[in-house]
Amino acid sequence: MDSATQILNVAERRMRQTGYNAVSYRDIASEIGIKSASLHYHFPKKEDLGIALARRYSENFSAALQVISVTAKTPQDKIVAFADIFRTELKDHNLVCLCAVLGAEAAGLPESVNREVKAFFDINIKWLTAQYEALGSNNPVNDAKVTLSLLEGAMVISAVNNDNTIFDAAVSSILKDFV
Amino acid sequence: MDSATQILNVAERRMRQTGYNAVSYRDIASEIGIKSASLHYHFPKKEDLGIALARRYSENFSAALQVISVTAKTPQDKIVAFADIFRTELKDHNLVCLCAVLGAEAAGLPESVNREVKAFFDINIKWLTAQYEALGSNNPVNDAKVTLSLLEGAMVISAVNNDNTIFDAAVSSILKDFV
DNA sequence: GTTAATCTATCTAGTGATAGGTAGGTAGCA
DNA sequence: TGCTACCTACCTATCACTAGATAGATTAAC
Repeated sequence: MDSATQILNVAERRMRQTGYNAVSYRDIASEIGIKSASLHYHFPKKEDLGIALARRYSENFSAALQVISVTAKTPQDKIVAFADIFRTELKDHNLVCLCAVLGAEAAGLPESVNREVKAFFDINIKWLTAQYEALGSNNPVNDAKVTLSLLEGAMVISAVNNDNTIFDAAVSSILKDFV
Repeated sequence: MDSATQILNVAERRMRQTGYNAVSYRDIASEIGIKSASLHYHFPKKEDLGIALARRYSENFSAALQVISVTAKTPQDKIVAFADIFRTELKDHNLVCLCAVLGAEAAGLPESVNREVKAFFDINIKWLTAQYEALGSNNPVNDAKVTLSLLEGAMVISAVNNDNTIFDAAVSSILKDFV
């Protein structure tokens, strides 16, 4: 595998577990089996790595949303499929959304990284808004904000407690609103 | 003011902005006007500071919940008052719940700190469960988990975007369920 | 086809800054 | 006298980051 991709993979997993500041170039490099100086060849500054990480995460997410838009039929199905993206990684690897973690540290991160995090939330709120519009919601933007907040918060609390019933409760509450 | 209290105040504010790892003894000390070595007199290890911080936060929160239990009349009012605790600090100082921030970094924190964070979530879920029970909910525990997740997530997204309409959307959604 | 030049991805070695933490001393107060 | 709350001075480890070298692959020139 491409070195840059390996670096991004390791860095993403570690940041989603411990946050931006707890992740060091040395740790990433040693896990991959190269020297930390080599990381700087691919991502000169940590800020560059942070930007690349958040951007790739957004792009992958957008791609998944496009797939859902095609594969899932009803808006309800699409929203459930949306929640399932988070659910899978939470259940399988106890991983929280990268942007929830970076968002929690926002005031200590480079503004350039924060811009990418904001963009991620924007994309998701827009996509969810479209689904709630299709559902005939009175206030689709509000509903989108609520759904995203709920899932992001539930991931954090679930991960801390290693108890996915909190995330499941969040999903069940979203489903309930469809009835 | 008591030095230990000053330290806790500064550390709490900083950690709620930037996370555990971005906060240093030197920064806290220089803001207060003492030397970093003096911080170690009060909190020998950073872990001790983290524990004290999360514990104090929980205790203050519990005290506020007890006040609400007396002052607010209906369960609805109590849940709204609960949300208002978060809302005030978010609006006035763009501060996110300490335990949401620490929770996002959980895998990189001492287990002793994580225990306090878990305890905070437990306390809040229990208190909210009691309110939803009083409201005659079919699944009060689920409702409690949902409300807490929603508020915690909304705080993070609101703080990143410096846009409280996300938190307001969360509160409006909680109110809606009372109708 | 061979040679020369260039590019890629890594390395060793080291920088200055900062991290958490410690030892030992001291001024003021009970 | 002993305790509290601070100090100076320092330690070791680690941080992000840089300079300069090198091996190997690729490209261009003849």
